[in-house]
Amino acid sequence: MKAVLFLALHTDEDHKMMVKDVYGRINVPQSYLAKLLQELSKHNVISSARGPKGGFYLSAINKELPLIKIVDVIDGEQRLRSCLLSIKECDSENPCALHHLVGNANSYFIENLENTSIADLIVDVRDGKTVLPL
Amino acid sequence: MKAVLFLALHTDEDHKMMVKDVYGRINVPQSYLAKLLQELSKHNVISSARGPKGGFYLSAINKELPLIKIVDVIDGEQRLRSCLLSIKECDSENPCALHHLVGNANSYFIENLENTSIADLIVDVRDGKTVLPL
DNA sequence: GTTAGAATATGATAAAAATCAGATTTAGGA
DNA sequence: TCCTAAATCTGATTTTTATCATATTCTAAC
Ligand code: FES
Ligand code: FES
Repeated sequence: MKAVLFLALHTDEDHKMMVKDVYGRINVPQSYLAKLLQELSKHNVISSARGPKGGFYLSAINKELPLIKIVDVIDGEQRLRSCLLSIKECDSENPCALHHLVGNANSYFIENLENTSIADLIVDVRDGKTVLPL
Repeated sequence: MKAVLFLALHTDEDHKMMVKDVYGRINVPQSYLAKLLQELSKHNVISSARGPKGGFYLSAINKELPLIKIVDVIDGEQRLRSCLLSIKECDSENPCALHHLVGNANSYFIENLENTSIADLIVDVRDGKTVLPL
């Protein structure tokens, strides 16, 4: 998340960044970040270019992607959507004992991840409404 | 959580259960469950008695404890309360870029954990309003 | 074309979390 | 009193996740 937001803020088709210019800014080891970015790139969540003048960047299309893509690629689609008590399906029809604790909080969060694009967040950061501690 | 709820449902001062009678029901390895229960017992979230006729159980007092105790003991107090982007303090004064995504969802969840007792959940299970898949 | 700079791929290592194993303490009952 | 059944304690092992290291492929520029 940090890396993608950082890239969203500082890169585009004409301004790429290498992992070695990013990892220090977000306090993540270089190799680990490389693997994460490669994974995101492979799934077309972010873009990359090899060779000199290459690097990672977010295309205009990338920036319009919903945030949920990032967590789905990195953590898997089940990470946020599974029942707290491991019931097969989490729905309000047959709620587990903990279901109401979360209430619509979790689905609210997921829906926000689905409906908010990377670009949306960057707008707020640029407007100073939110802060990116990088 | 599963184990505590299971114990809440099936034990009291006069009806204790041993880990070997619990672990199979909640699909958790015996030794791991033992360690978790011991930790909870050490912090007085659940009760235990050694020797023959002993076992783990939830006293009336235990059952009135808020659920947050369980997660604080097992996962640490920071697990649910830290900023998604690792800002020192997560508050709406200086929100990070992801803060509004969670909105009040997270605090809603935490407050529920703080205001709901183990006993409260058991009531719903007994009433058939929720299900404990055990 | 050749070179050098970048991501990519692959496997190894380290750290953290989960799991296992066994010795130790406590307590009930014969 | 002594035996046995349970939790407790301690440390080791396994599994997962994070991190490292290195070889490979692509590509822009000369
Ligand atoms: S059914 Fe368990 S969290 Fe929804
Ligand atoms: S400030 Fe980051 S989640 Fe609240």
